[in-house]
Amino acid sequence: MTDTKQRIFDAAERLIAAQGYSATSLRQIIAEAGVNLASVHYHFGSKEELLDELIHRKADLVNRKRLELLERAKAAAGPAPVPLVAILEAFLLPVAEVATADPQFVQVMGRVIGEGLMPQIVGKYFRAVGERFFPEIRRSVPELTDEEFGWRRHFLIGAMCHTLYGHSEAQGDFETRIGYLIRFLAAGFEAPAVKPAEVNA
Amino acid sequence: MTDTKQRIFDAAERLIAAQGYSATSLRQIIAEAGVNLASVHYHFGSKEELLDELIHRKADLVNRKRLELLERAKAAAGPAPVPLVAILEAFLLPVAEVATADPQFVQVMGRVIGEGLMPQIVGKYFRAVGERFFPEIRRSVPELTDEEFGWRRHFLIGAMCHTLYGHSEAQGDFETRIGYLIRFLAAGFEAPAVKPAEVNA
DNA sequence: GTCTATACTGAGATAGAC
DNA sequence: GTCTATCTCAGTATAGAC
Repeated sequence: MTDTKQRIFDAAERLIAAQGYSATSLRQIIAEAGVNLASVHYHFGSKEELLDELIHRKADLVNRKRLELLERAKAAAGPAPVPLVAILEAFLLPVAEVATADPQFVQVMGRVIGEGLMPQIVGKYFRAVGERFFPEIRRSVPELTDEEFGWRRHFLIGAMCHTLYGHSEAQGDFETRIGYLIRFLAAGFEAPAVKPAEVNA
Repeated sequence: MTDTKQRIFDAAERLIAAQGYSATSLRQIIAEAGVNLASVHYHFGSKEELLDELIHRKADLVNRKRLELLERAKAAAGPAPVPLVAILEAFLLPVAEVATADPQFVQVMGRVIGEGLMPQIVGKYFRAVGERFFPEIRRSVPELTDEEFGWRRHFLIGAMCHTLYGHSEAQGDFETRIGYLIRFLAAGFEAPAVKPAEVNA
């Protein structure tokens, strides 16, 4: 990657993490990076594609770790359903790990999710991983209807985003926070169904 | 309220509900309302203050109902702690009620929360109600440390926002959805503490 | 291939005439 | 109260230097 592109990248990450995406103008970014305005469009095409690349790298890092942990948990479980807590750990611990190593990651993600720029970007970079994880969770709560399971999945995503990516005041240790979250979510998923699924004959 | 102001108000609500706040320009709003650009600034001061007024009314409606239900639940409980489910119902059912009667409410709120415009607005219109509710919830889970309780509160808010206000595809009946959410949250709050609080002598 | 200079359109905001 | 005209700054596009 050329020096100019890298400097745009770094400046954009720093500024978006600190101020948010909409609040950060390309002119701010190029001032901080010490490059020309048009070079952003030369290297990235548009402001949105710059953001896309930013998310892309971060997301890939987390997603690889997630799938790795999931495979390990599946191997350990054998034919039995993977324990719910193990699935949740595989999904959430990688986020804590990356967040601890690179705090800007959480901030950028938080900004972008928060600003509602995600319908497409989330789809592009996170849907595939979700489709690997949720069927596993589904196996461990077979007594739920599909409808109720779908909503519990929403609750998980909501709690996770708000907690990890939320522009929260108190930060604290990510590992601890994730530990609390996993306990909370596991209990929520294992709660008796409001409308239990019909048991098949 | 003057006719012009009301028309701006209505057009803004419709457009923001449908497209989001950032994606809706004042010029779109005035075109739909059939008024002059400067009249927006005359009546509201700025685009952001227009949004603020929009949220203000919606929020007040929900918050009044919330506090009413909470008082009723407290009266029914007497000196005993209010049952957790009753507190959650008092907090969440009013949202479903308003959402059913006026679907644009949920959409506008969803947009605004999603777009991260809320640090101030949430504080202005929702913090006070939160400070009435969370001490009640706290009483029903005394075995948690303050730290862990604080995070569970975050999980609740995250799940709620993502579920109610989330730009979700599947909508479905709000009452049902809230029922699922309450079950999930109650179980999460009542899960054993990761780090139990020291028991006082 | 890479970067600079500059121009274009549309955003929110504002001053002042009426 | 309302409207016109105008300001600043945003993202974007492109012509042309190197």
